[in-house]
Amino acid sequence: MLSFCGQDRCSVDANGRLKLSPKVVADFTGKCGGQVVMHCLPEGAIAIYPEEIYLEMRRQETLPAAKAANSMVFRRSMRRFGAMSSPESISNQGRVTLPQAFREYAAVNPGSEVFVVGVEIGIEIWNTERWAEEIDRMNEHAREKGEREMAADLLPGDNIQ
Amino acid sequence: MLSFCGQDRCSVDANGRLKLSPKVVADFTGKCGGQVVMHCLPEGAIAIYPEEIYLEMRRQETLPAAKAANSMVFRRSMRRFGAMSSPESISNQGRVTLPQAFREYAAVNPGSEVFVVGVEIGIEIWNTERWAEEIDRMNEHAREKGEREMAADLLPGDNIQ
DNA sequence: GACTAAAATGGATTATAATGGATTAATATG
DNA sequence: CATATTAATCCATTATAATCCATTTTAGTC
Repeated sequence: MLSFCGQDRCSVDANGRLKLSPKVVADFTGKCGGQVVMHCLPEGAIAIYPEEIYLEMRRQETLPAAKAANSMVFRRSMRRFGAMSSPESISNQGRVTLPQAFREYAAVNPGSEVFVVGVEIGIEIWNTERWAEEIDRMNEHAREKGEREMAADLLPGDNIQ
Repeated sequence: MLSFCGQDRCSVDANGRLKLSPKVVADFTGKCGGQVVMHCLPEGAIAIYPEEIYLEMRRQETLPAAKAANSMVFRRSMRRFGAMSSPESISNQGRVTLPQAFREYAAVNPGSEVFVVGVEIGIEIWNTERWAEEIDRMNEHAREKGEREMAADLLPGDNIQ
């Protein structure tokens, strides 16, 4: 069964909460019992991952205290992940509260329409305009990459087909 | 599960005290029973760590007396950590008093709004403007890094995906 | 060493925001 | 077209943060 796929358009309520579709809620409850981690991405969207997925992302850090004492780069990395992540849970009505600082960061205002996008390991919440731009960016990149691949295929050498 | 995450905006009272959110208080009481160490960072913010985390940061310094006798660099390091750190405790209403010298250093004035930021091993108290700048700095770095990664992905060679 | 003033501490109150449930509206399905 | 399902709104309740006030402690002065 495919998890965390597709796109939903839905609205953020007056209190900054989002009602997730039954499909998405089922994906989360199946994976982590509704315990999720919200995380602000540099792309300008809010990712929501099952807790175990997020822990896997952060498992690498050993002896964090000793490193933090001596390295500003390391402190900044801890600060980014700490400040930009927050554990949340999905309510029994399928709602999640988006922390205010995250909403501002992602331009997701109470009362506005957003896109809920599946990313296979979780979902992302996008401001509508930003999502349209992101689609363009993804497509432009894929097209450019394809063009280059075609050009390279014209050159002599060991070809794939 | 996840400790010391997210961002809170809150205000410093007339006496230079800060009320921490119940979540943060729970993180501290779980780790160290409310015994914390405040520490001024070169970044211009006040860090608050559980006592054991701070001890872990400083445990690496072996034979300090012998080193201090011969090294100005070492004396200065000891002096910095000594002068810029102070043990405090969280009251049963979840309040902490910020030492006056630390408040001045971090531009955290009585009556002002600050950001309480989770950094995974503890929290940091930021002056509002400085925090906005720090976010910009972190994002600018992440964005630049992402751009370079995207550019590299266009080049021929063994790609990740 | 005692008294006074200032500051710091702890607790209680009030105002604001967040939460959960229920109702209504909209959409999709048969 | 009727029904079922889902989304959105509204409202009551709870929880939280900020302010205020009383008490205690500390420092300074006589």
